[in-house]
Amino acid sequence: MTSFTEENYLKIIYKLSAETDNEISTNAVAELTQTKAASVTDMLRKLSEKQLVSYQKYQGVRLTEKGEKVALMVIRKHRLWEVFLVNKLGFNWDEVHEIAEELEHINSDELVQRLDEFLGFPQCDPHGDPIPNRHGLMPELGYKNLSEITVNQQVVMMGVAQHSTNFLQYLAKIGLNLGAKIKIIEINDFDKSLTIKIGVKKECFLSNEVAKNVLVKAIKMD
Amino acid sequence: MTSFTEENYLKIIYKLSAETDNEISTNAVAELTQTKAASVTDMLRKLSEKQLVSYQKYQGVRLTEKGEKVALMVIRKHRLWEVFLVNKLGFNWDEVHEIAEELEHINSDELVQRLDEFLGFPQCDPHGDPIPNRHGLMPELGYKNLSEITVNQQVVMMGVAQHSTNFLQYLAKIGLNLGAKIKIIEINDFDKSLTIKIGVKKECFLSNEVAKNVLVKAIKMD
DNA sequence: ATATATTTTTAGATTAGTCTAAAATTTACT
DNA sequence: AGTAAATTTTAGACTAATCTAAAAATATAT
Repeated sequence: MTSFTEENYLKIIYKLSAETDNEISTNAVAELTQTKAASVTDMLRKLSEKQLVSYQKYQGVRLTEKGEKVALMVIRKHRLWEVFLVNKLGFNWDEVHEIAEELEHINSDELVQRLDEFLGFPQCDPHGDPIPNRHGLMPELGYKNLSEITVNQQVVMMGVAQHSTNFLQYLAKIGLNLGAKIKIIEINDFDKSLTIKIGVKKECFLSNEVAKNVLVKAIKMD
Repeated sequence: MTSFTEENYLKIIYKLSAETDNEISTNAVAELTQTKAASVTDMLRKLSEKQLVSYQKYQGVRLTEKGEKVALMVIRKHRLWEVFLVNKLGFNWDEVHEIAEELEHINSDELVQRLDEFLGFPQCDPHGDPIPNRHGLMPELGYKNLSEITVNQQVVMMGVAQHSTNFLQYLAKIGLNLGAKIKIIEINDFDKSLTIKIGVKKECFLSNEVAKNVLVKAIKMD
């Protein structure tokens, strides 16, 4: 059995691992868990004894297959609950993260399966993040960052790569909502900032920083 | 803020208080929390410092108004989640208690309100227990024990006063389901056991012990 | 009413998760 | 390669919740 706290460490190590092939540093984990490096060291030793991570002092940490499975199940629960909160209870997508952080630790395979079914087996959560299936398989959605799209291409907004309330509210303010049709009007060579058209109405300016965090899907031209 | 553990103690003290006007004993609490009396003593001192209970050593414990409010909110959440699990996810009523024990500690007033609304503001949970409203008011449903009903009266099964899986499965086996129409055919003077008719089909025999734990509502004769 | 039994509390220890401060190790820079 | 800087680990302590064993208080019974 894994505790609430252990699950949080595993989830965070998983997320850090997605960005690199190297071992994850103690400090990186400490930053995301909001604890001190000393506490992380203790926990890594414990997770290592439980075979959930492979860890050698001073050399960083990596999830074992077993640890990755646990992390994926926590992420699965988190994202399914987010879908529930938004689609069924009518929460806004920038309000659900905290609550899902609690719900993700509820222990019942049966519950997760039935919830998944109740929600219609969604492929992604309200932020566009893919939801691992019951076997821990993460669906490949093939979304791109808006910053990778070329001029004149038409795309649909599918999600975000950053979940801060700040960022989500900024998107809401400029009218960049999930499902919005976006056309790239111009790319500024100097700073890679964009002028885009949202739907039929607005033209609007986006920094590259923002564009990198917007996930889009190309519209099939037929 | 109250911890998971504190909330469980408050809930249990609340339940014990429903059966008596006297102070609740340390041992009674220990039995239901599945801990030792020594642990209960420690916790009671702590809850007392937080003004959630009034407690004097050797004299038992009682909830304060503040403590009762917390207990009622936990019970509210527990019962709402049970309704969700049964009505929305299709769980059987004897499968939901354990899961609701976890869900009841999720902290978000907004979540509870929206869940309540999503479920259509139910008055009672799948076992017929009343659900406190957002102000902590427990609706008076006026259900009676089947053991209090007189011969020839018609009643409808509304819930149970005992939640053990054993008991619930026994009811299922004899066909005594929520909403079943019951008519008392005969009451045995000696041991207060009953012969009843369930719906149109079955006649069946019930011990007084079982009858005391079946909640019913009289059918209005018009 | 006094001894006995029961209940409750205290004292001291344990576990999980955290902390600070100091020591050890690794990395980075001339 | 040698030293300074940064990172990581160790050592020792704290809190919440629990335990066991012993002491204290209350209840019971002749």
